[in-house]
Formats: sequence, structure tokens, C-alpha cells
Amino acid sequence: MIKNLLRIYNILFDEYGPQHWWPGETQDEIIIGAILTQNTAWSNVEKAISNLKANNLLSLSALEQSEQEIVANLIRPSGYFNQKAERLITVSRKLLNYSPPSNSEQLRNFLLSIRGIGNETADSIMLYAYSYPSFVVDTYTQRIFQRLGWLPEKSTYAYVRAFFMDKLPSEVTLFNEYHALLVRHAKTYCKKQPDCLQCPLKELCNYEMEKEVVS
DNA sequence: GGCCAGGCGGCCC
DNA sequence: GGGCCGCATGGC
Repeated sequence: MIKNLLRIYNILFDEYGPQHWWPGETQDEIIIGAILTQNTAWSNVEKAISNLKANNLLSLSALEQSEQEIVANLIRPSGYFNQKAERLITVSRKLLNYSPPSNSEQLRNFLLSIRGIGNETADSIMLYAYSYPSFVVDTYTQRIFQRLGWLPEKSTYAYVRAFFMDKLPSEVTLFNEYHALLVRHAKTYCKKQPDCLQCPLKELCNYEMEKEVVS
């Protein structure tokens, strides 16, 4: 089968429509949200962001000067609050005190050098906060394309990211919408326990067939 | 009450 | 490079 990623994109876009990502009004808010949402439901992140906003701490410059304990208490609903409070403060300090490189590859390495920013968070910040065409890979992306049979069972982050970036035109709006649609699709049908019957990708997907072979 | 959620770093081998 | 662990809340 020809692995036409734009075909998948078009099916998902027809099914769900534009997703209007990232849910954040300012660049700082997007960066903060990217850290708070690590392994956490967005509904919990919203509460944390709302608490920060109510205390005028929804900016890197305010966070940089804050006590970790204060921040931790405000972001408690987002989980891992001690870790995330430390990460928010160190990320704020690094981003404010070292001017981020404008070269895409250097910017990504700079972000990855900051404690608390891994691959997905780096790409989310690149794409949604700084508008660089950097494809975001998450567990949803891996799950959907493994079930489709287009990715091996175990793939490294770098492999999956290259899989997309080598095959798609390097466009910010496309990468933005594609990732958002994959999240939407994983939440709607391609859940951990998937609803395959009405899935818009079922004609292209191996998953049900594999289950029949097993059973 | 258990499972799950838009990861990451530290450690071990 | 991979596997395992700790980190933690809220919704269903």
C-alpha cells in the first residue's frame, strides 16, 4: 500500500474539521501549557492555567521570579506539580536569559538542552509557540499509525518524526492541523480500547484484521 | 475503585 | 539503544 499521509489527513479533516489548536492565547501560555500537559489530560491543565492567570503568573517573566512552592500549589490540578513547577521556572529562566537560536535545528537542540523539555514538548513549542514546521509526535500518533500498520510496533521518536517530515510538505499550518486531528481521532475512535466499527480510517487499517488472526 | 491522560529524567544494563 | 521507575491530579 502507498503510505499517503495526505490521504489520511484529508479523511480526518473531512471527519472532524479544523481543530483550532493550540489552545492558548499567547506565546508564553502555549509554552506553559506544553509543559503542564505532559502525560496529563488537558482538562486538568486548564484548571492550572486558570489558577496561574488569576494570580498574574501566566507569563515566563512572572514565573521566573516566583517561588517554586507558590507555583506548585497553583498548578496542583495538573498533576506532577512539584516537578512541573520546577520545570516552568527553569524553562522560563533559560528562555528569557538566553536568546533562542533562529535556526530551526539549533532552536530544537537549545530547547532539548533545557531540563524538562523532551522531544514532544520541544516540537510542540517549536510548532505552536514559534511557528516552525516541526512535526509533533505523541503516543496518539504512534498508536494510530501502528494500528494502521504503517509503523513498526516499537519506533523511536526520531524515526516517527522523520517518517512524517520526509513525506509531508514542510508547512506549519499542515503540521499544526495534522497533529491536532490525530489527537482528536485518538480520543474519538482510536482509543486505547478502540471503537473500530465507525472509524473513518477502518478501510485503511490493519487493526481489526490482526485481532482476527490472533483470535 | 481502577484505568487513563497530548512525558520526562534518572537509573540500570 | 531499551526497560523500568517515580512523579500526581481529576474524570469516567
